[in-house]
Amino acid sequence: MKESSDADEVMGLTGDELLRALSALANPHRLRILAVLHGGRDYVSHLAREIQMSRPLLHMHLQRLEAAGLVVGTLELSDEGKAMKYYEVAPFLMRLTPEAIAEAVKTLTDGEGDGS
Amino acid sequence: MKESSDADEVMGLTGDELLRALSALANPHRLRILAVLHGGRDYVSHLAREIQMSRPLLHMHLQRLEAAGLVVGTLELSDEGKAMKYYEVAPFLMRLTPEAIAEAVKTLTDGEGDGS
DNA sequence: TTCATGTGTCAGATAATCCTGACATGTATC
DNA sequence: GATACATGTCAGGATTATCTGACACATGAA
Repeated sequence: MKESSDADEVMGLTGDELLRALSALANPHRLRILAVLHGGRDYVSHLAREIQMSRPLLHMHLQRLEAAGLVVGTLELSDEGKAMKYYEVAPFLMRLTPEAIAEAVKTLTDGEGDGS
Repeated sequence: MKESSDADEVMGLTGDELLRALSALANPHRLRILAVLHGGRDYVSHLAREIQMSRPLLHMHLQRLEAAGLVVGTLELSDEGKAMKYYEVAPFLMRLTPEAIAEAVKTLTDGEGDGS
């Protein structure tokens, strides 16, 4: 997501990265998840109970957010051997303007996104 | 979309409005449309040829953008009696941060958006 | 009238997203 | 072992979003 010292805008993000971030944000559940995590880190099972969402669904949304670089997940071991996956918001700043968008669009690929 | 003098962020937008704007932006075609229109206003048939998109499809995307307040359409009459619908980008500035999102989420409705 | 231009809309197919209910893995406790 | 809690994944259904190919209506010019 790129975190500069002062005022970064969308520059620094490729068109594809911008699109991925916007797609991740374009969902009420994911916005709520970000809002809750902004209040403090949490692990997925607890968070699922917190916001009354099925765990598999929450898992999917968190992956989408993490793929966009908006949250960061860390697998930790509790005092007991329990594996806990904690998520927290990744500090970000996106300054969306017509100019910034026009700039980012220059580096938008056709969609043949591979990656595997 | 709210256009203040200096630095407005997402505040001033309700959660629903923010979600609508993000959803409108979360599409490669619509980003491209914004980028092209940022270079100058245009009417839909011409724009459709420009970006090689079917007119009904472009029409739909433009409606989505207009509903989000990102573009403005004006129906004008050319010198001949032809009705031309010109679109232009509405100047906007969205400062997306975890804080701003958490703030906007407070005014997010459950989804029962009526309006008719 | 016919052709070329512009507008808008609609039904239906395709594609993507979202969501649920399993299932499998692991550890610690009763 | 059975229970409780954590993790991840998958198949399939339900719901949206996207897109195309018509259709409608206008105007001006040949």
